[in-house]
Amino acid sequence: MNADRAATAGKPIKTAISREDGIDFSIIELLFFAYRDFTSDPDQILAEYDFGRAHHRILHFVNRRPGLTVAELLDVLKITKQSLARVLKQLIDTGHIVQVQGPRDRRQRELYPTAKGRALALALARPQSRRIHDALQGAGSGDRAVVERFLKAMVNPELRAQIDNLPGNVPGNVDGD
Amino acid sequence: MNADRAATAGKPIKTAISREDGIDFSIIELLFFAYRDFTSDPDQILAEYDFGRAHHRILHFVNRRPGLTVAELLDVLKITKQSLARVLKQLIDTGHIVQVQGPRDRRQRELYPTAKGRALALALARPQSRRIHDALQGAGSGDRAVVERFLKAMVNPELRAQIDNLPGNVPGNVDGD
DNA sequence: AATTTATGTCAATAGTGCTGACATATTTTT
DNA sequence: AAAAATATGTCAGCACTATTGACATAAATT
Repeated sequence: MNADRAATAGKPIKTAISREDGIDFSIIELLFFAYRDFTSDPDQILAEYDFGRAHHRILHFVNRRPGLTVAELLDVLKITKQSLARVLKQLIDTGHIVQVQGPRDRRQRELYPTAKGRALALALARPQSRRIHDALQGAGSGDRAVVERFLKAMVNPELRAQIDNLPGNVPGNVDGD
Repeated sequence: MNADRAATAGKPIKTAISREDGIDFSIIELLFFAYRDFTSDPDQILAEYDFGRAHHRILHFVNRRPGLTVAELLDVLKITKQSLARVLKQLIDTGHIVQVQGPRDRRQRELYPTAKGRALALALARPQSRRIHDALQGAGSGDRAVVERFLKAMVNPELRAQIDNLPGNVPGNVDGD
């Protein structure tokens, strides 16, 4: 029975995985830790409103692209309309976001932030921006561009155009041509 | 009633948030998009095993620090033991991880990957590493270090020591002193 | 008039996390 | 030796985010 269990379970490997197969564990781990702490700042504020990360993302993009339609929002977030529905409804009910009937196509619902929604979006972004600012303190002059270029290159190519459509983002070239 | 709704809801703001209050929206968004796509690669593989992201993280750190105890794993992941329990149990039941009674303290359970668990950890890391590699293609010689330094600086200071304890990570100094 | 599109909604399910409570074995303290 | 603390496990219930599938409505397009 002891032998049985050993046979099913397999023997323990005692050596650490490190750079076998040339795998870049340091950046993999750093992305995990960095992103976790990066999102922890707004999470604390959101908890006060009984909101979650999904509310943050919706609020963010509605503020970044006021008037975007439900379909456009779904496309940016890459979630289903059922996932969006509950969260968006809460944001509308609490007066953070308002819907306006599309002027051309009256089936569409354009989404706009209210003053309240704008204020919350800013409050959520502030600690994140501060963390980024602090992380870039003491970095060289070109380092910010290096980081931006790296992050953008990490995004699936077909989605990079979407990023350029956001205000204040210069359509920088990642491929280096 | 129409006026009522307007009063409750607030007026739509039509201007995009951009750099009010000096907020760094581009890097905030890039982190969101980059991390989402970065995690999508392993997610597809995990789905074949009916595993999720939690399995990946556990598997990853058990492979990176074979023999770590349950308490140490909880500390790295910053989750509760109840959250860990279900997922860890599945990984043990499927023969990816084995538990060994602690040699000094017999209350402890040292966690080790099996050959199966090692193989899966590598399979999951491979596409992520490739994505990172591709993103760094054409970057300058010092750019990799810049990215690493930035990501590490994004992590809460009290957790940076933990990162240095992982194999193959040189305890680089982020504060620049 | 028929079809497609944009949106909304109901129902069921999955994955991951949480808190609280309690149990067991083992080590440390008194 | 007895009491307290520690490491782990487990049960129960809950929350949030996401999914798929099905169906409904209004408006635009064919």
